[in-house]
Amino acid sequence: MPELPEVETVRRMLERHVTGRRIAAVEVSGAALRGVVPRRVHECAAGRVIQGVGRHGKFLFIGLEGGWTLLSHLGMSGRWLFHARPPADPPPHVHVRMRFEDGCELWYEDPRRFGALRAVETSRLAADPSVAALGPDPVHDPPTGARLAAAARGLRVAVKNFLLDQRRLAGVGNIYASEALHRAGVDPRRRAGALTAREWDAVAREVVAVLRAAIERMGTTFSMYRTLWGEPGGYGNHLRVYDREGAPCRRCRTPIRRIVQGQRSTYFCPSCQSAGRSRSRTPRKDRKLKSRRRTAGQGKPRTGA
DNA sequence: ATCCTATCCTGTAGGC
DNA sequence: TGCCTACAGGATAGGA
Repeated sequence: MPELPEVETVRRMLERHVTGRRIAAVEVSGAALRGVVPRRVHECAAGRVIQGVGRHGKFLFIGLEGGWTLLSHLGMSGRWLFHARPPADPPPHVHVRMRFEDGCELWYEDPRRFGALRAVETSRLAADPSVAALGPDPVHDPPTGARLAAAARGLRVAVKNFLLDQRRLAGVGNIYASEALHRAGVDPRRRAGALTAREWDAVAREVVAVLRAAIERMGTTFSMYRTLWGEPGGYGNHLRVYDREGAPCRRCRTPIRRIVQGQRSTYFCPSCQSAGRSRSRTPRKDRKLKSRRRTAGQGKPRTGA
C-alpha cells in the first residue's frame, strides 16, 4: 500500500507545505498506533517549527527545531492530510491533529492503525532500532546488480521475498516487488541466491526504474493511499501485473498468474518471467493491439467521488 | 543466521 | 436487502 513512491510523494508535499510552519497545538487521540507514544509526540511537537521532511524507505522523518524528529510510518492505511480550512467534524480514525499558527491543520488518519508515530531525538535517529535495521534506500542510493547479488549470496528465500525484506533494500513493498520482477523478466519464485549476475543487474535496474516512474505519478492508489490533499495516486493504470490476475500480459498477452508467497499475493507473467533466464530488453515488434487493455481486475482506485 | 508463521486492524467484497 | 466470512498486507515477535 504506501510503499516508497507513495511515501516520497507525501514527503515532497509535506516538505513544500509544512516546512517553516510553527505547530501551535497537537491533539492526540488515545488510540494505540504501532509503537506510538502519543504524549511524547505531543510534548515534543507543540510549539516547534517544522524544519524539513526526510525519508528512508517507507519511513518519514519530520524534523522539528530543538533537536527532535517525528518518525512516521504509514503502515497499511496511514495518511497525512493537510487542510488549509479544516472541516468542522473530522472523519473517524484521525489520531493526530496538528494545528498551525495560521489555522491550517495537518492530520494523521489511519483506520487500521498499523502505522507508527513517535518522537525521537534527531541525534539518535540513525540509531533508532527500526531505522538502524533498514537497508539502503534504492532512490537515494541506487543498488547495483553486484551489490544485490552479494547480499543474496547463499540465500534460499524466493527473490520476491528478498525484495520485500527491508533489511536488504528499504522501501519496496508488495506492489513494486511484483512490478520490478516482471520488468526484469525474473520469475518471483526463484531462490535469491540462485539468480545470475545478469538477472541481478536487471532487477537492480528495474527496481529503481519502477519506483521512479511511480513517484512521477504520485504513487499507486490500490485502496487507501492518498496524497496530502486526499487525491489518489496516478500509477495504478500503469501497473503491469499487480492485481491483474487473468488479464493479458501487456507484453505477450499470456494471462497473468497470481500465487501466494509468504502469505502475500504475487503476480507475474508465466511466459515473460520464465525460470532460468532473464529476457532481453528488445523492444516489442508486434504492437498491434494495445488499445484494448483496460481489463478487469484493474484495482479499485476509488476516487472518492 | 535464515526462514517461516501468526499477529495486529478495519474496510470492503463476495456469498448466501 | 442484510448478515457473515474471507481477504488485503506493513512490520515484528517468536519458533523451527
